[in-house]
Amino acid sequence: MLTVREQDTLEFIQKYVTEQGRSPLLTEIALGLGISSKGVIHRYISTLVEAGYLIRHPKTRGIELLEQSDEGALPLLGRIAAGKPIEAIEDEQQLNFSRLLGGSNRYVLQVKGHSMIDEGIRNGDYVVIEYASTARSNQIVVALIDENDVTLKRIQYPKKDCIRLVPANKAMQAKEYSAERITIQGILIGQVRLYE
Amino acid sequence: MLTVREQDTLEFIQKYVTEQGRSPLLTEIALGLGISSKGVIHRYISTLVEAGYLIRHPKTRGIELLEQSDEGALPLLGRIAAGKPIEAIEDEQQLNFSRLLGGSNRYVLQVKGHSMIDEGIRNGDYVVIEYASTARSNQIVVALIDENDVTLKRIQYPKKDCIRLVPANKAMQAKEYSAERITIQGILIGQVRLYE
DNA sequence: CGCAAAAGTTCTCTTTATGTTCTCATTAAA
DNA sequence: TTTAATGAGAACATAAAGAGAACTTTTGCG
Repeated sequence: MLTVREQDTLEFIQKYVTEQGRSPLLTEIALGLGISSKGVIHRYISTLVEAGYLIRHPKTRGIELLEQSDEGALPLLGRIAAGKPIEAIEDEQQLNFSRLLGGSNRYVLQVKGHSMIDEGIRNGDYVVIEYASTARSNQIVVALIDENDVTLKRIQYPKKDCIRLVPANKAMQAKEYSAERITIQGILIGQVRLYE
Repeated sequence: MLTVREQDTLEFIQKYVTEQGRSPLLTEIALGLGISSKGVIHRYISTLVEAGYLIRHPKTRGIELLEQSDEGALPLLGRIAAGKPIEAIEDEQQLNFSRLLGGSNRYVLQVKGHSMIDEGIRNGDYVVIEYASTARSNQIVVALIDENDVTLKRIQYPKKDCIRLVPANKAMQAKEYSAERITIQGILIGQVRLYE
């Protein structure tokens, strides 16, 4: 539990960092709080470090804030359905799409064509793929056929050593391949469409 | 973590490069920062190289600026189509969905129901909405009907003082309203689906 | 090519600013 | 009275900033 002045110190640092883009000097904090001694500020900061709010590097302006600002998050206001008022979501959630979709083992492809139309994946949409070499049945995968063609399809295993790739378009047919002809290159994690 | 003068140095280089199209001499940087010693600048640059902001080539004007890695960005590897190899995209782009979709005047709704199914917006999808009170014809909007019901529909203006709201579901009918019954609450900016 | 000027690199030295560690004083509350 | 919170300030250690000399590498030119 922080004392009043410790909280003041923390708040001053947070404000300073967001406004200035770097951490304050001890004397700047002291000035901001109306204190004349930087030794006092040093004591408060030591407490804040122990309490896990800060990390201190042995340098000038070496204070590091330990809270992850949720950059790029959007409020999730509720659910919308045809003909009904927006159904508010209890405690207003924040959604951060970079955090939901990102990851070092993921990449993006842009979809061309309409083979996944019944899955709600349209021409021009972006799909987020995670590198993987195996997939469970009914997952949507990036599949390499005969080391040659690449396609985005739903995968199924109808029988041993057989892989069925199912397009999500009623106008197209599912095809079956012997397992060795197919290499899975990734699994569909998400889909994003930009309007306008 | 950079010191004040290291940051000054980096900013000077960035500005110089964008304005002049080539990197500055050490003495030019020194002059720009009001320093008389190029050795000092060399020391700052060495720090910036170690910190990953620059690369230095052993040449005159041999400073190269590095793009700062975009937290949450994903590489856009190419386009994928049924039955064709992945079509690589020229200079590997980075997509940052938070940046593309985010904004202080935006919020997220989760879609319930199937009224936008033909638009590729499915039950459970998230839609990103930007606050707006007017919309152009054929944009998809969040519309408040009679100060009561809220819905996500494509908007059209078939004649004066008349608004038509078109669901993207063949099983549903478009409806027309007198303009004063409809309040636009936002415009569809993007749509996101998470798999699994 | 070969040379000289210009530019980059590597040092050491100095000064000042900043952070760290103390002790001591004051106040309010238990 | 004892304790915790707060603050002042001295003394010292270290980081940051800068000057400038000496040296090596690039660069441009005849």
